[in-house]
Amino acid sequence: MYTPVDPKQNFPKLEEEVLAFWEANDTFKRSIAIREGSDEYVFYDGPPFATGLPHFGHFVPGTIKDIIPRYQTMRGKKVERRFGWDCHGLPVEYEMEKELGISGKREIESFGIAKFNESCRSIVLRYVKEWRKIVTRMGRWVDFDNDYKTMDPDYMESIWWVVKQLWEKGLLYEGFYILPYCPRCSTVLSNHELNLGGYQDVHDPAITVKFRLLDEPDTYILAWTTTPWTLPSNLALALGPEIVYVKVKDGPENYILAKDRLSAYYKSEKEYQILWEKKGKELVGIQYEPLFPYFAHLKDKKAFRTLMGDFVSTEDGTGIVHIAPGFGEDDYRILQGTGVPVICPIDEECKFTEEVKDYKGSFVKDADKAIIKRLKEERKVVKHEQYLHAYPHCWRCKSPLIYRAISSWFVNISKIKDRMIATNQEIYWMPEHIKDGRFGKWLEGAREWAISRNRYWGNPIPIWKCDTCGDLECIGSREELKSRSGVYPKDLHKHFVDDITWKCFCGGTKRRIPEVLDCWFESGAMPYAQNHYPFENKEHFEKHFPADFICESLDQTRGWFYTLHVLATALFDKPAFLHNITSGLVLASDGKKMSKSARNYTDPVDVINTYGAEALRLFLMRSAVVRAEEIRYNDEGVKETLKTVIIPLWNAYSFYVTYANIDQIFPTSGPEEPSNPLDQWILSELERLIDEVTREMDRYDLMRAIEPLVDFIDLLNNWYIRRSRRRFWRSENDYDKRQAYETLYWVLLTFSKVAAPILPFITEAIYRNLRSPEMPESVHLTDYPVAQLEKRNLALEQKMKFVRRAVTMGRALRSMHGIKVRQPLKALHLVTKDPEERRILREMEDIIREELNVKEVVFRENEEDLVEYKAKPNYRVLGKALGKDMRRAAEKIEALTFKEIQSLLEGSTLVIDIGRDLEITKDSIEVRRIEKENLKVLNEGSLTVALDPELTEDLKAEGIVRDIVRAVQTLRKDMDLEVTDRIELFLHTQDPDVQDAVEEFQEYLMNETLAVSVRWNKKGTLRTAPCGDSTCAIGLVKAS
RNA sequence: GGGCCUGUAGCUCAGUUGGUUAGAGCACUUCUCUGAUAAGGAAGGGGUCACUAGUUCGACUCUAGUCAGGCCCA
Repeated sequence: MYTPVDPKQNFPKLEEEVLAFWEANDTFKRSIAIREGSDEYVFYDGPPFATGLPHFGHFVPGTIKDIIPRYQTMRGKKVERRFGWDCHGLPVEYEMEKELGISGKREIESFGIAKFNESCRSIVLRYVKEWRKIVTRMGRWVDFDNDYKTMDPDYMESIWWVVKQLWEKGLLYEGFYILPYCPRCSTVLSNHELNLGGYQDVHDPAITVKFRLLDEPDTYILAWTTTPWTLPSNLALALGPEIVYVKVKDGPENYILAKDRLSAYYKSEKEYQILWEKKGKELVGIQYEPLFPYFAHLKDKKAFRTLMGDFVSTEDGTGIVHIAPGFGEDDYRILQGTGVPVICPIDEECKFTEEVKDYKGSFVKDADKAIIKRLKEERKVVKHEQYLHAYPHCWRCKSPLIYRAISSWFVNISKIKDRMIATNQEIYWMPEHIKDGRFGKWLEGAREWAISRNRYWGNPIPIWKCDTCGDLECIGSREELKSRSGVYPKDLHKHFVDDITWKCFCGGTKRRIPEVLDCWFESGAMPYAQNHYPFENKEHFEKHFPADFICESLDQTRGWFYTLHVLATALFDKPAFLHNITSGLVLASDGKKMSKSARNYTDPVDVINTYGAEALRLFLMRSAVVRAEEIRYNDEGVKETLKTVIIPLWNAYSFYVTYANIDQIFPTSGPEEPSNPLDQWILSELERLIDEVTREMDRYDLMRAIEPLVDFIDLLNNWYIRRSRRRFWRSENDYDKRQAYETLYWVLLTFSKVAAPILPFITEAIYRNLRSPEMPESVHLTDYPVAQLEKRNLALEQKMKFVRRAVTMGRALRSMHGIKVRQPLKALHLVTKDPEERRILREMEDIIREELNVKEVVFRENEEDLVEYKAKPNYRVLGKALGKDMRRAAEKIEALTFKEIQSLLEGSTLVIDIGRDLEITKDSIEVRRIEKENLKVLNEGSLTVALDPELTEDLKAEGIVRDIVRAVQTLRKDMDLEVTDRIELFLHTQDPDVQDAVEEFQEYLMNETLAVSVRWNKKGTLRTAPCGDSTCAIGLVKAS
């Protein structure tokens, strides 16, 4: 006996029950344990920050990360799944600053780095419990007990090892990075912070200054700047290679500037005389006199020359850009490799240093005035104006930011770029375009990776520098640190290791450089660090690298996917992962980003409690969001998924259990040799389903793997069960009935396995009820079904499709005639010229007859009196061969007469004139059949269907009784009778036709409604039912 | 400004080497079926396949450009 099924199942409740079962039986751990010794399928989980709660954006990759491992497990692989946490980084520091009410570098330092870091440590895992709860509630199986954290000392030590590997391979170097910097907070701002603060319009001085050419003392290059304070640091001038420049004579002096900019400096053409015109690229390497004396000695290092820069434009200024490499990204890059050094003569608070001695100690922006005054006195300024522009400000203190060179550590990407591009070719990407598109293009254009951060809560870069000779040493482990310093730190955070020093061979002291690592570096090193490689688990690591599969959303192409790839390529010359699914963004239903403040989406917990996690999962997985496209989330979609997929599946299952319990038939396998075509057909469809789902899952195409499941549920419900329904409760043929049960049992059991990775809850519930005791206790512990293609009957699948088409047309005809299906009709005429089609239809005659409620199906061959023919060329066949003649052939073919088409259909060949003779046959054309007017027939393709609408007295009477049956059944249901309950039936009507009809079909009526008696009386629960053209009062009493 | 993705019915989206009636679901109207169903079925309305140009006998599909949206980068 099966546990009875509630047809009004509450799915969130069902899910809770399944979760409780998994929990109680440790099903997840067992699913891994039972595969011990099998091939492993390696999965890496990308670590989220736990500073916020999971939301819809996490559910998409989260669900994919559940489905694929479940699937691989059922395919026989051992799939370990460890959750991980990203613990370091700015988000945590901000959170802490907010909480402590402090802000910025100086305040953190006066608060105390040790105290600050320990506070960060204490809040990082604040939401871990909630994460675990929600992730688990979503049905995801992942190991939280054995999770990795990037702040664990072991994890951090492996990172040191990774850094040391890069160091030894010569892939680490110290350089400069031009970054926005807040002079008041004395701190670098990240990109994110830059966006926080925003741009504000400010007035700045804009001056145009004269640079005197070395070889032509009367000629000056004009350059324009809004940061006069950077002029003392000028080391070059940049021109645009394609920009046209002119040398103009203006009084005793000559000036060089962009031709397009002349009008900004002269009101009239009479004020100057053009001496020559040249493109920028002809003006490379011109030497000029330094504006200020401070760095004049750099002339020996090729400073003070003109260069080409593609960033130069003629929108502002003179079309010539003053270059100070310490104060601008473009400036810095253009001088890289030229030998000109980077100078940045300002201190932590952006005050000039000793190097610019005249302005030493004054804040750079405050020095603008003095600098302009001096240049004016030296007659080096041609124009001085005010300039209004958008300028970035600090989000903390609102001060205008200064772009300046910051000493940073870099991974030398250009050295390994070619290998990164090569190893990317070994990765399978879903969707495919990411490989050579977004990710591939990003690799090609990859820039040097700055891995140092001037922060506190992070993994300290394990490099020690001598304060005397500058010698550098990279430390790769705690042991190594101990061997140098004698100290074995129990923790590797900044406040534990910064005080560790030792004596350099030169007599100086080795001290750690102050920076910590970019937290992306830490997550990218996760394959090694999660296992404390190479200090432990060497063998384990070697078997678990690279990963078979990872999945995250699109933004990670530049994030985790990238850093994993860089480090794996740098360390092992391999990709870090072999298959990747990239998911898209989840937007709110208004097409905008989901935002808490805009309240434009429902709390996920409410969605789960209303419709269930399964409906939510399925809704997401059926959409293109699993192919990196964005999705608009709305509750309606989840609701619809529940209504159209999950509930119908449940109903099929509930139907089976209800009747199997009544009949006490409990199969343990499918039918040996099914004889009913419906059984053969659905079993064939089942093999097809397994085949298709397996194929698409193996291609990592979830959307395409899910569609066959949805289609199958529809076929099962709306054809197999619908057409087999009576077989389950009609007792005449026990053999056929047994086979029906066996078939439906097998289909449901197998389906639960096929769909288990995708619908883990409902399939578990179905499987657990249907399984026999020797089967594993959970569907997730079973082996995935393997398609047995030899069991497929392709011809039968085709036939059934054809039959369903005939039925569809029959139904349409009924509504054309205005005759409802309950009214039996004499005959349906099926007309086709194709003898094979006629044979198929004849085989399935019973199904058609029952479905359309007709007494007879008549097969005919002659369609000519029902339809007209019209010919269209078969472009696919003729097009390639005919080319330009196609148009003329099309005209001729469309003009073919009825007779000509008919003879083609009968197999003859016809010659048409298209300027030459062209032989055409049946295959060269497509015949359209058009129903003749005034005839109630329908045609589709080769099949034409007509209905005999004549109603005899007998048919009418049967129709009346079926109306009564229908009304009784509805009433039974409304009275909540069991399907097996017997009734006493009472009828009352004045209409003699109804009375006669009931008399004639009384046995049928009693059989159908399980009535033990029919009496003419008014009694019991009453209802008036329309039947035929009149009505009948119906009364019911449950029989004792 | 650059790279990638997207643009098809009121809404959400399919559309597999280019082939002539562009599909589905939801929603809407009318009718209908049901002894599992919260369902199912039939008919109907609703489309310049973002736009422009090109390649081709033929373009939703290929190419180029434009416009709009998104993500990432600058």
